[in-house]
Amino acid sequence: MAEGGPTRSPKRNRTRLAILGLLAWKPMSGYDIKKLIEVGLSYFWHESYGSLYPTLERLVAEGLARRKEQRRHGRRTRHVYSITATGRRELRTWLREPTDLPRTRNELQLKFFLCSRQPLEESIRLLEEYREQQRELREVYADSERILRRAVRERSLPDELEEVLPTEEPSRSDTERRNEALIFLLTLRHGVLKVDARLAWCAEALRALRAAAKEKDHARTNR
Amino acid sequence: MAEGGPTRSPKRNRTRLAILGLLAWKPMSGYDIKKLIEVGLSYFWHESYGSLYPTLERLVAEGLARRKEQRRHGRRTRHVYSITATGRRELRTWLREPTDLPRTRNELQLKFFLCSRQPLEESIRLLEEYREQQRELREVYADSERILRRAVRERSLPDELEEVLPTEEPSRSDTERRNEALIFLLTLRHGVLKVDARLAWCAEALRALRAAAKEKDHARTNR
DNA sequence: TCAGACATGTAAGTCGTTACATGATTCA
DNA sequence: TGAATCATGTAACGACTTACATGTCTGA
Repeated sequence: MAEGGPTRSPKRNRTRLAILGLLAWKPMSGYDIKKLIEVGLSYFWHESYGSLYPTLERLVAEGLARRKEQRRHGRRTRHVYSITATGRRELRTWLREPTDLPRTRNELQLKFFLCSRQPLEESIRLLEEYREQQRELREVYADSERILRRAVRERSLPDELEEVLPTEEPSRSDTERRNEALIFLLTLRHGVLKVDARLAWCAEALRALRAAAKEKDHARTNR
Repeated sequence: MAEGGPTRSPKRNRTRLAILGLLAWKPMSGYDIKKLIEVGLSYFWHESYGSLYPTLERLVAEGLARRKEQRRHGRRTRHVYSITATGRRELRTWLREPTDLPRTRNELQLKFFLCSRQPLEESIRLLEEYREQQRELREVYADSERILRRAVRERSLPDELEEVLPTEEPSRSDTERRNEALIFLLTLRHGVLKVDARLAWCAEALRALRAAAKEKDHARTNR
């Protein structure tokens, strides 16, 4: 009846906050952000250009970011975005809000559950596929971990990260660089521990299913 | 130019396959499906009515499921859906297709990463919040695990599950019931191991951050 | 009598992906 | 010369959530 103003949607746009947060790290273009996420944050985050660019524009429209054109001789113009004071306030608010548990949907777990009334071999095949996938991932992570541990020791950042982090403050101290590397290492470690947990689960599940199969056989021969 | 037929979208509708798979377990109404997921599969799956009911209709339209009205004296009519032969074929195909890695977005990890240029206390607060959340979850899982382990030993299903699984085949054998309970237990175990991994990570990260803080203090006093 | 479970649905809107579109520069 | 990288964007569509709408039955 009465116009109660635009019904504010309670939906949180995670892309929006993620980008805002990265801009607080340092001013970047859409392209930079994409690269940074791919190289450094892929263990727990991803973005597509399709949401990246419109969201950057939206941040500007909301007054949370500012856009600067960076023209370079003979190169395509870069649009570099930086966070505003309002943006920082918004970000700080979000960081302090309680984070609700992510409601995951694990397709492989679903398949595993649904296989329970198919022949046992199907479940085992599925587990082996999962294990293989996770083992490969584990190896990739192991490489990154080695590199990052060295970086922490040497108070530097690995080249791959230095490249996507052309920071504007050249005077970072040793401690600062060490802490940056440490943060990257710790976020990676979260991924490593997760993958390890999945591998442990595969082993456990295979053991249990094989035991169940044996018992079934046993029951049949004793019939 | 030429009408190339409807451009088939390569997008996979996970709700669709999930529901189809559950109908292969046994015929159910939308309400039943919701309950089953909440009670038994919440560790890795969720659905909302908003997608559940339309998707059921869609499955019927596609010939993958069939709908039967179940009128009961003085009670609201239930719409019970069952899978068709075509549906089973479609399901089997999907089960055998390779499953691609889920691209997760972990909001808490993101916040943790973004905090790295805030005061250290902020990161520690975040970690403690995460740990608390996961500890609570861990306790809930521990309860379920106790119940399910007993069920496996006793070749039965816990009441909560028996209730949402009013199976139409009353003649399940001991082994079958045992295996059902085992599957529920194993899917839960995946959740348990995941939570444990997160808790281990929290401990590791807290240790590392505190050590870094101490070192920083040290550097300052020696300046 | 009143809360909570049973039971089914729709409307509106947001989120996010994919595919498309474009074009310069660099380096092998 | 041609592939890869740099660089920015849009259009269309599908998936999913939230809030709304409705009504009965059961048991404390």
